[in-house]
Amino acid sequence: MEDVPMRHRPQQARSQERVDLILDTAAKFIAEVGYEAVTTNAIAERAGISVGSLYRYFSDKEAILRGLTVRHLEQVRAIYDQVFTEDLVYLPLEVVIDRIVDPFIELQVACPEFKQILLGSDVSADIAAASEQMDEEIVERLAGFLHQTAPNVDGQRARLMAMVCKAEVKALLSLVACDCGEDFRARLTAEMKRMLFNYLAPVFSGGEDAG
Amino acid sequence: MEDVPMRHRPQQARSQERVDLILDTAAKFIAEVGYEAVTTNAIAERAGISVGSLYRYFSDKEAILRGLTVRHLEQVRAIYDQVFTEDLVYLPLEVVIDRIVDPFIELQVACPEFKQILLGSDVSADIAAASEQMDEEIVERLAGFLHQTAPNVDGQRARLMAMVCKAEVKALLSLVACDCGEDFRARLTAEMKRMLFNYLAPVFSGGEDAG
DNA sequence: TTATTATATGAGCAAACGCTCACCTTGTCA
DNA sequence: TGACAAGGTGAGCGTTTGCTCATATAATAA
Repeated sequence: MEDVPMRHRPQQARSQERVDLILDTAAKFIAEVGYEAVTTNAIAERAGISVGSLYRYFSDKEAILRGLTVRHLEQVRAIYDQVFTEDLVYLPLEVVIDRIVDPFIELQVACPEFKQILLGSDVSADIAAASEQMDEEIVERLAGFLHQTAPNVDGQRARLMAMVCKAEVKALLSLVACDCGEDFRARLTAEMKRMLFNYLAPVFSGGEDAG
Repeated sequence: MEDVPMRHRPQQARSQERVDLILDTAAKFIAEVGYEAVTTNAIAERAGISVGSLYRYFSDKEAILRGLTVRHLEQVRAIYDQVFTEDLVYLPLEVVIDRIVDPFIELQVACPEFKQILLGSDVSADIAAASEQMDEEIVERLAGFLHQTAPNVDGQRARLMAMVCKAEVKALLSLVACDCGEDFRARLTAEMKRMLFNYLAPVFSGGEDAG
């Protein structure tokens, strides 16, 4: 996946504002009707600019999707770095689950459009690859954590368990980001965490009896 | 959702074959490149027929997608009816999980294209509604089962738990249907079932100590 | 101010796509 | 065998969409 989705690096102050305006407008629009159904003319109109202006910063329609994906993956990576710290292995399982799950729920609630953008619509190969690599990364980190805190679990099974946990959280994030109310979200989150806890607790030996 | 996606009811024997041929071709094609990227001309060409012939049986492009959805939802409903029988509450939890999960895995492995078709691409309102209604139905049935076998769980929490289980299985089905090998699929399935079991066991009172 | 570069505009082009329709072939039945 | 209906064909129409480019305006520097 390319790091530079723009064709012209903005050189004046208001240019970056335009880029952000285009991305924000496109994000909301795509979330409403889907990527394919959105036309570049419509994005420009809704953003209050001209198509020509849009194409100054984005080489083609897909570049907008790439820009959105880059922005989102940066947010996800920030969560990874914030969450997977060295002290994680010394914490009780409940706390570990909270630490990992909560930021992702926050992000999903703040940016519900990405559920539709990344999952829905037929996305080009390199965007899908970047997203999958991100998934692979969290599986690696989770598996490493599990292997450390559950010595009886070999590397292969740790990876398997990490994949299952990742899939579970990802699936529940979609539900949580739904139109549902605040308290429903809380209850759903609690159930999701209980499921994770009951799954991991039998093999978990970290927490209070360590460090 | 309409029950009759066809414009001309086939009146000769080979007509139904054509309808099936179109649907099969479209299913594979859509699974490869996505709904929007597939053109009706391309479907016809790949099926070895003419566009005109395609439009004899399908009023428009979306009617093909509707036809595919109807076919798939029929298969899913058949699983519901086969799985949710009255004796379910007398079986041990492990057996219940096997009985419910296995047929869905079989279906997903047999028809991996539906992962892409129903989840991917921007689908029209009534198709999405039909699919959601199917989901709602399994949540209802699961919640009913839980309320019966776990008397301490009130209706509201039973629904919540059903939603969580449904989401978990659905997420894992995508993984299971992947390009992965046979033994990997088996291990992944085992982990998924363990997760379900550990989640449900604490509230489950059915099985060997009943009926 | 003037010269130069960066940015903005939107009418309209080329290509693609969904779909039709006039014509042709095959099947059915008396 | 003839007459009618069912089924099949594909060139091409009407529309839409992604995108360009000639032109105009705003910022910058001398």
